[in-house]
Amino acid sequence: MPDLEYSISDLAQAFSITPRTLRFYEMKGLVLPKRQGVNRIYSDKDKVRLELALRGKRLGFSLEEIKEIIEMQDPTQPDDPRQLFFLLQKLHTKRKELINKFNDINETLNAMDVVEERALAALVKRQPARSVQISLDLT
Amino acid sequence: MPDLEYSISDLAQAFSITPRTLRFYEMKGLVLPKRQGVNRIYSDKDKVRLELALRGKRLGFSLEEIKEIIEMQDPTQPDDPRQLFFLLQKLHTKRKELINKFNDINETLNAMDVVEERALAALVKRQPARSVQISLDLT
DNA sequence: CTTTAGGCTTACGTTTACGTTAACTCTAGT
DNA sequence: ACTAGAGTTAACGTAAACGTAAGCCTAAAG
Repeated sequence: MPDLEYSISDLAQAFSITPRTLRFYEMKGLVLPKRQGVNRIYSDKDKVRLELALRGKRLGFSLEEIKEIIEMQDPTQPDDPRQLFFLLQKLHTKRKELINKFNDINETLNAMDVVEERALAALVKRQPARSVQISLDLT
Repeated sequence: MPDLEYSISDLAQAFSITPRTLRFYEMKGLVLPKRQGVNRIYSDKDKVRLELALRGKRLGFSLEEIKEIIEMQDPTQPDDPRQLFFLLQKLHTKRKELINKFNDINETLNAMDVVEERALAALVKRQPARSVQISLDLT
């Protein structure tokens, strides 16, 4: 599957973002396309980095934090023990951040369950239970 | 536990934010303190709304999205079936968003596991295994 | 051969989420 | 009477993450 190359608008369309965003992410070092003359050529590696970036965005990380996360994944890990220790430390702190977010999600979901139950109960008091079941669009 | 009241700096200190942030959140309708003369008085209800807001922030929601989430939790739910259906719909879409974030977290954690294994393997090749165990600060 | 489509750089504009004075007020303490 | 501390409004400033032209280049299509 590797060895594929993409234009800027290829990737933009594929991920529903704008070319401007890709150029901006390049400025920030999140993607590193090569050039064909003046035009940007994106590799599969860039595509992966972009996916990681967008995933990080959905989780509310800043582009700078995202860069850290991406570069951890990057197989350009030197064998220097110092660097490896540093990497392990960063992995650990990021993991904690992610677990915190995970807990936040759980608490929010639980709270929403309570709200939903109350809403359903209030509905059933006014409506025949059958119509409640039917008209909910749970995509 | 209810019936407690707080000054703006009380809450600010308690949650490690600035008074300015609380005033800003009030402008956005995230908290609704009453006034004692000109001074803001925060209730336990405001405190809860603030906790929800900060939780939402950690998950990367915008203040506007956070307001929606907060107002879902707010027990000012009218018994109007129309409103209740609307509430259930919003609960459903928010739940999906949260589950997406959840999946993003899982994928990131899995990827980080792989990175960690590789790093540890690279370390063990250079260092005696014992020192690896000891010097990692896993708080 | 001149449109048109896509890409480029440069640069100013915009939104969100606050930070940072500035200029007052009000109350409690010495 | 004075001052220190906490709070207020109003307003300008700022960092992040892009949006939005403007002006130029170039290859392919009519």
